[in-house]
Amino acid sequence: MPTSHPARARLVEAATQLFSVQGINATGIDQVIKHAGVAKASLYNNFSGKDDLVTAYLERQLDDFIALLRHLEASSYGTTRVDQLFQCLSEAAAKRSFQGCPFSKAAVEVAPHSAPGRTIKRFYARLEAFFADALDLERGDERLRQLVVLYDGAMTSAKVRRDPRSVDAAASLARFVAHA
Amino acid sequence: MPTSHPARARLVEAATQLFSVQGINATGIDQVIKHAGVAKASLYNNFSGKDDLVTAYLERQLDDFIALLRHLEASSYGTTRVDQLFQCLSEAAAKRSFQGCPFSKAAVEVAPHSAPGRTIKRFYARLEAFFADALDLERGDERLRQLVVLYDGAMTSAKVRRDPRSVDAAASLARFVAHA
DNA sequence: GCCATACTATACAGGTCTGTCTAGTATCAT
DNA sequence: ATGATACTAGACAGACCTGTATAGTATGGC
Repeated sequence: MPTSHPARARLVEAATQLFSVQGINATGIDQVIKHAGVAKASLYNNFSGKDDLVTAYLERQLDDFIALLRHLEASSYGTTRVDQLFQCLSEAAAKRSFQGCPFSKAAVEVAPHSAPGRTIKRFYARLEAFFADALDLERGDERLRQLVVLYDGAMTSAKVRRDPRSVDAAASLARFVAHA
Repeated sequence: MPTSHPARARLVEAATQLFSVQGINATGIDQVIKHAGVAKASLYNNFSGKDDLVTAYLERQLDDFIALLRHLEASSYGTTRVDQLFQCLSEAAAKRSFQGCPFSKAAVEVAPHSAPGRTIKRFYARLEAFFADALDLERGDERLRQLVVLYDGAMTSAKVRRDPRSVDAAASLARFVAHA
């Protein structure tokens, strides 16, 4: 079953732009289809409903994030790998278009056990696996929790306080945790 | 002008419970007045609209938080003061009723330059002043940014991942930052 | 040529949202 | 007892929401 019709791709693209900037609940279906230049029937032919579109939006964000992690995993090791992730986050936060972490933001708006909620959970599992693999840490290690806290804090602070230096502040602490 | 009519207080109380748990946009006016046991006219006699009620909700959260900070400021100094804040956060996160940071959560749902948005900004200014005063740090010091990142990360992680140990992980890093 | 597929455009149903309005009640100071 | 104040109850307007239904178009395989 082909899932890459132009209409579907345009819908996910429009959803990404609108959900990231305005939030999920504040963005209506009509606005999404208008922005995508697509008929309403095309939305409901490709997705079972808004929740399904939200899930697709988060799945795409997750795919992009996993691609970044894989790239880092292929090109570096140990503490450098962690450094490079925070370096990427810092560059992202410095852009005018930076909108914070799509997953922690979505967690405020969607139910925890919904389909979007499960994608959020997968994101955190993958992030933790990245840190664990880089530093050879066991599951449940406090340093793992610290690195995730630093990720969440960096993204939340950078977005809400509109200050990219929050990410650099987190990065230097991450360096400390990684070297400990 | 008296602002503590029973109806007004009950509305803020109901708004607090519902907004914290369900989110702001997902909670309708009708649900708030029903939960408060109050007529709709009483809402619009006490508040100019939903935004005004949201602001009152955040203002109350801010008042409570400032009261906590003042209590800590009166009873401890230096690094101990920072420790005690994270100790309080840890206890809050351990409760079943923990709902994360009302301010960073609200930031996802309200416009940055709205009245609620300004209350969020005041919260962060007060939090940063607490850290600056405790450790005698200048404004713009990276350690200040690190402590705020640790606060944000602790609350976001504890809430989204449903793990209070995130706060303790942040606390031990905060101890490191405070002693540096 | 034929027909399935994917699309567009638009009207509509049924619900929910915020906010206004009317009408009536209870309390309390003067 | 009168009148101001704060409240209750509920109908209503108008906008917006998600989702469905109807009707027509364009394309490409066979």
